Amino acid sequence: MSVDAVRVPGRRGRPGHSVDSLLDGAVALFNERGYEATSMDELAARLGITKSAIYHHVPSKVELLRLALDRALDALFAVTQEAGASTGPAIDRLEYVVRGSVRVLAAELPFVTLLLRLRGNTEVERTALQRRREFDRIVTGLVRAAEHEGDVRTDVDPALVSRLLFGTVNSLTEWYRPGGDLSAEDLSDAVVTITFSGLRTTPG
Amino acid sequence: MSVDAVRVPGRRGRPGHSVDSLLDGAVALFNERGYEATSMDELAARLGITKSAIYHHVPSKVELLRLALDRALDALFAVTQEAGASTGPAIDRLEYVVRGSVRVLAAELPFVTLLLRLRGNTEVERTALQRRREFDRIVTGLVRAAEHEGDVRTDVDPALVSRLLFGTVNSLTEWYRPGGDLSAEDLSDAVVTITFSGLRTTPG
DNA sequence: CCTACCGATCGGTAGG
DNA sequence: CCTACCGATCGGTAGG
Repeated sequence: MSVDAVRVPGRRGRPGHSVDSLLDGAVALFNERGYEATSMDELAARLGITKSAIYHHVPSKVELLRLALDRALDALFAVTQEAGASTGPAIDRLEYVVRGSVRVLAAELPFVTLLLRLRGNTEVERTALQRRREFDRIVTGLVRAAEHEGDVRTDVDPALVSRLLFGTVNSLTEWYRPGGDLSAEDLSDAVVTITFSGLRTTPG
Repeated sequence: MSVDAVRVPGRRGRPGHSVDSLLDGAVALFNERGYEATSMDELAARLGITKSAIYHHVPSKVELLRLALDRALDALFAVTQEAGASTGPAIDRLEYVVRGSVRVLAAELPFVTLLLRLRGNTEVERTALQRRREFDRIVTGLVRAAEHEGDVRTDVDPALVSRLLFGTVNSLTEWYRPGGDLSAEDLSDAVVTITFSGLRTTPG
């Protein structure tokens, strides 16, 4: 993602940081210490530059937060758009959104992690939370449609099914680390198996 | 829980706050703003007392955190102890732990929420995270036992099943609010149904 | 002398 | 990108 903290031939001045490489460091710190508890001095120390150097690239601390949250949200909405383009059964589109969300979560882990930890203290956070709720509405719509098509159980409310389903997906940020033994593909398979078919063996 | 910010007959001095009522206010603020981002002045303002009055009851900010985390962890470990006393099938003990965890989560929501948002920046947080990992090991052991008894599917690793299961349970803190339309009992039923049997209708 | 605080201020550090 | 700063606020403690 951020391989651009390097010399670009033909450009003047010091190599220095780009907004992207700066964003990677900021998001890592926000996730470690919390957004509000992270100081710009800490971020500067982490990046090996001064606080003022950061303000050369971005106008404020909250703008770093906005850029990070938009990156996660844009990737998640791209998944719902891809799923919406299909005309197949709603249960298949739901599975597509679950697999796509796991893929985005693995590919953009720090950004999705930050998104899921929002408290809504600032205006930027509240705007991001609105977009999250819009994502939830889309998923709930898919669950409801799949229920009407007879592919989802009717003894649990679709909104509740949707919340439990994405509760499971979102909880992956708490422990999943790409590059380990478990690939994002294998993780997707396990998540779909457990959430769609349950952990219990069919009795009998 | 904290009804003791009232006059106790026979005691001298002002009624004032108890450690328990103080803890309720502290945990509410910690969850809103984050532990590190919460100042003792904010807490004092919220409680309608001075900062010095807080230090009359507790020696430090981190002691408030410790008390809150221990309350959540003690309640969760009580559930595993109750489940461990049973000699029935492991799948039944697993269900007991899931239902008990949902009950604790609903009854002690602010305290469990705080526990699940730990970053591990302080020694107190790291100690609490160790106790959480011990809880996870107990649950994984139950899943493994239930698998050996033929009641849990064998195509997903027990540690992964355990993580997905408690990912679902823990995600309840993100949206569940007691006192609404959904009782903790109904929520338990839905969680057990979805996690044990899946959201999909059995094909055919 | 007790419990339950208050008004003021300490040495350091925050975001900008 | 740096040095040199600002208004304010941090967790914690003094005497009464």
